[in-house]
Amino acid sequence: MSQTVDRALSILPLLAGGPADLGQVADRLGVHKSTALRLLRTLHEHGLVYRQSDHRYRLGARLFALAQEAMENLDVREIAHPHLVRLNEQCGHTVHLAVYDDDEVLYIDKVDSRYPVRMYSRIGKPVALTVAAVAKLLLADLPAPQRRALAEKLDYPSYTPRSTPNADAYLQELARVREQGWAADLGGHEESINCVAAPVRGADGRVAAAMSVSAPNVVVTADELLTLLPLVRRTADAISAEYSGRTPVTEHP
Amino acid sequence: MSQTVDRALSILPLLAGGPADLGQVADRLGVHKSTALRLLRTLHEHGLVYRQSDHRYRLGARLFALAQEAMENLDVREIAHPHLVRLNEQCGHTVHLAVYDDDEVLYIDKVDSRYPVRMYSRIGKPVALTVAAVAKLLLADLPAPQRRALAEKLDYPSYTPRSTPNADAYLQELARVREQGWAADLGGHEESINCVAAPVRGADGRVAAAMSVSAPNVVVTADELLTLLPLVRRTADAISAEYSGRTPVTEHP
DNA sequence: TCGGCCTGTTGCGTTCTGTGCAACGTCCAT
DNA sequence: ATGGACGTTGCACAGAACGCAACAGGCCGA
Repeated sequence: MSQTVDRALSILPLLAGGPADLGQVADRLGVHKSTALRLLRTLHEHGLVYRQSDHRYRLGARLFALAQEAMENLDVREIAHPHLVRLNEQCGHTVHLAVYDDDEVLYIDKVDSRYPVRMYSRIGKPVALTVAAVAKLLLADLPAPQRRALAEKLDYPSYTPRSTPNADAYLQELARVREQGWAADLGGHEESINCVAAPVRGADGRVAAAMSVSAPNVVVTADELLTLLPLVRRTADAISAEYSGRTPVTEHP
Repeated sequence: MSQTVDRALSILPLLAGGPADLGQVADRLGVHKSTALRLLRTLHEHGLVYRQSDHRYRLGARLFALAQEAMENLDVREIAHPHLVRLNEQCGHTVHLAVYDDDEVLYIDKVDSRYPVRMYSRIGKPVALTVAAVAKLLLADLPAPQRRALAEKLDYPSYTPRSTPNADAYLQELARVREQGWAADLGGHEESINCVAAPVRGADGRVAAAMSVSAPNVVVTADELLTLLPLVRRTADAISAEYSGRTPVTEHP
């Protein structure tokens, strides 16, 4: 829409493939050298482009800094919330959003069940790592050494007979979760409560958060809950798409 | 230098701090809303800016993709080479550049000593991990678990009486190297050869490569070689600065 | 339900800014 | 020396970006 900016921004992907000199940039943009020079200088002043000693240009450090800063300021909860609400409207059960932080998994958002019987949980509360479906997803994405180290370090309380008994069983479960791309907790924490969960991934493909639907047996059986899996995964994928900023084309209304 | 591009690029750091709507962007740029809209649309078309469902703008995924691609296409050797040559001209000794890759450390560039007595080495040759100064620098920067796992897995050949004897001693040495920001190998690989080395860091602060100066005892003593340390570190820092694209202001001649 | 308000969007005339040209400077290789 | 390749500068013109003003749509309170 804006010719000058358009041209300037076209330089960035061009330089991403490797350094280029003024002539090359001008040619590939289809503009005069003096024009390319002015654009490059502007990019340079903003630190997006760096001029190396051989007079060739390449992408600058500011780009990395910006990308990193944007990463940190991305608020999953803010983006996910409307999706959680919509999911809750569709299935009626309690919906949770959780993140991993410093060897813990925390609920950071929640939409309560619309059924009279609700499960207890609190935003900000640490999650039972060894059994919760969201914890499995988040830990399954850690680098292998860290995952192993953490699994060894954990306690494995027997909340119910179906709780994960020990580190070996847990690592095996994490491997399966990693493989299948979703997780469940069928009565592993509280006898009568089941969950299904799916991961939210960032632009780098890493799991940034996990989302789950929970319901007590008295409302739906475990099998019934599992039929919601496709819906849960679709919702998580939608959040991932928005969170990672991946949208083929966004229409301007 | 180019007003339009200048304004457009000023939007990026503005959005890095968090999402903003059209009015906020226009205000902070000091331009009319319609102008801000046009700029944002152009940024959007290039994927640098993403428009979330609440009509607010934030930095887009393309930024990450660009940064990543640029990272991958950065060639340390190309950037470092002139610096290595200059260092060689200043001190006369053999200069090496090495990187870490898949549990190995490889020499990727070399400038031969100008003294008649040269040490043997070959570009592409794997380095003796347990003793070489460059290897210590590169391994010292690995995440702690990976560093420990690798140290346990290694053999510790007794090239000389001063070779690192075992994993514990090695980890201790790595900790010191990490602390002091440089490394040495005083006759640990070949009895009569000493090295001092310094790290090259990328934009993220991680060690991307390591550079060393090596000389046999018959040319200079270990003590004399160590006097070169400031020069070696300065050179490595210069490479780091250029590699990471960090330059406060680059003059336009 | 209506009416005001806020925010984003559009079309257009004016003007300022970006453009390409041509000439110059510099470095390197012949 | 001399040619060529490349980056750089100043300038006149044209066109592109600017801001204005009017429109559209959603939201909230009356």
